[in-house]
Amino acid sequence: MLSRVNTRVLVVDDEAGVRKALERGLRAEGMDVVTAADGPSALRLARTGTFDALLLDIMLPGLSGYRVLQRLREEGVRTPVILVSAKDGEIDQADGLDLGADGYLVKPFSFVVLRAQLRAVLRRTGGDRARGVVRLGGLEIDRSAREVRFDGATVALSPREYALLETLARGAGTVLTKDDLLAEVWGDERAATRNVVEVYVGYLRRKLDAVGAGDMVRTVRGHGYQVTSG
Amino acid sequence: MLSRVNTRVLVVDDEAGVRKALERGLRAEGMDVVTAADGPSALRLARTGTFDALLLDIMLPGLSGYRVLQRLREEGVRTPVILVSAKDGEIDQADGLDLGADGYLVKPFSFVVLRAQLRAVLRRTGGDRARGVVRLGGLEIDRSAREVRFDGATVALSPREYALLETLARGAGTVLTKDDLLAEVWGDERAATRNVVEVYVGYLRRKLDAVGAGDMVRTVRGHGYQVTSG
DNA sequence: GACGTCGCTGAGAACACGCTGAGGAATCGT
DNA sequence: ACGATTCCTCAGCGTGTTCTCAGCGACGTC
Repeated sequence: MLSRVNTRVLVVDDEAGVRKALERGLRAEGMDVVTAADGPSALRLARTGTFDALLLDIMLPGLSGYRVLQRLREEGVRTPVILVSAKDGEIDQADGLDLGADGYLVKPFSFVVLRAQLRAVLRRTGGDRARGVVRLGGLEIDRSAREVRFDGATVALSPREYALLETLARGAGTVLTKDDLLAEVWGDERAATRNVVEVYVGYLRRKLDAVGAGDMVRTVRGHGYQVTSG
Repeated sequence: MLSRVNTRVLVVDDEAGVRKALERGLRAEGMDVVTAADGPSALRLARTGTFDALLLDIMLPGLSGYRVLQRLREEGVRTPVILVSAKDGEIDQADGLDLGADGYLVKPFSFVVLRAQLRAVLRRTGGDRARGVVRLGGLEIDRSAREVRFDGATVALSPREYALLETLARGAGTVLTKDDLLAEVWGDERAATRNVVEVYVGYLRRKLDAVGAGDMVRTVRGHGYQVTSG
């Protein structure tokens, strides 16, 4: 159990201080944290569907937290969202929850409450690990239909191949070692050799190649594999 | 959506005035409301599992809201619960959410916020167990008449076959594993093997085939089954 | 340029998965 | 009581999938 794939949280706030504080706190809880400072970049990051939860401030430059949430839901992204508002406006609360938010916090909030809300939200979406759509470049992984498409063309994958691709895509951008992948995809049992990962990456590449996405899975020699949006 | 069964909400509060107000308000929303004034009776009512949501005050005579919630979860009752507290104690919120609450309100709260939380909670749990007709492509499932048609032709199904098809259709677009289906259609108590699902999918397909809908139930090897409109 | 390490791939054996026909037990309707 | 219906188990078959192995090429280092 070296570097497990942790819970991934996206923190969106325009104040750098708040971002830093939340990032540090959540990391201490053992979560992977990614931050964004404005609406558009929050939307861009969130729509990849690779997060387990979003912490979304309402007051944002570019695109309000409301709009970000609204857009995400429209696009079928069902990642749990906790809205954060600066002042206790009741109407705001109502609107936010109706838009599909899963929780609500009013500044200033204590870290204890934040952690509790996060846990509640994660418990609900449970081992399910969010049933939305993962998008990466032209690649689409529909987790509820268990279907993979690239530029519209569906790619038929075996269960193992699918699990591997999903795991790689969920860690989008980061390099996953073969041991990481063995633990995540093959389970904690030491039943399989490392070579099986290479074999299955090969299978994946061949099938992705057939639809023009051959170079999505990149080898990082000596370290592992990585999927990129290019 | 013909003969809809209303959403049933259990309201628990020791103050008669609060109970009355909430009852009137929620009824106006078209919900069925049952009230309880103390912990033990709340527990007795809630454990029947016939409610779509619980509105649970924390300060209660006999048994605190916490304990009621705790007991329910221990007993496997997963009805969504919104906790109501008299004062804004942070620790309370944290504890409550960790105990398995689905929402949290602080008195005094506006009805708008309450309604929003309720809706959010109901949306999540799919409290939308609408009766009526499910349509999928040429397929029609009349749930009140327990009748299935395809392009006008009725399909005679046994109870099990019907339950299976209905469950599959309700999850339209998503892949349901055999274990999902066993739990939903056969019930948790059953010690049925997974093969029975395969057998019944076979029965279904044969009957649907006879009216030209043979390819509606798709096998996703290694994952489960899925009904598609195509 | 030689060597060891690392990653890729084709072949093939073992296995798991899903489908089906047969049949037994229980229940229902007449 | 009788057949019809329903529910479920079982065993067998075909096929897809998983995984190991061995060989080979690519890469980096000295």
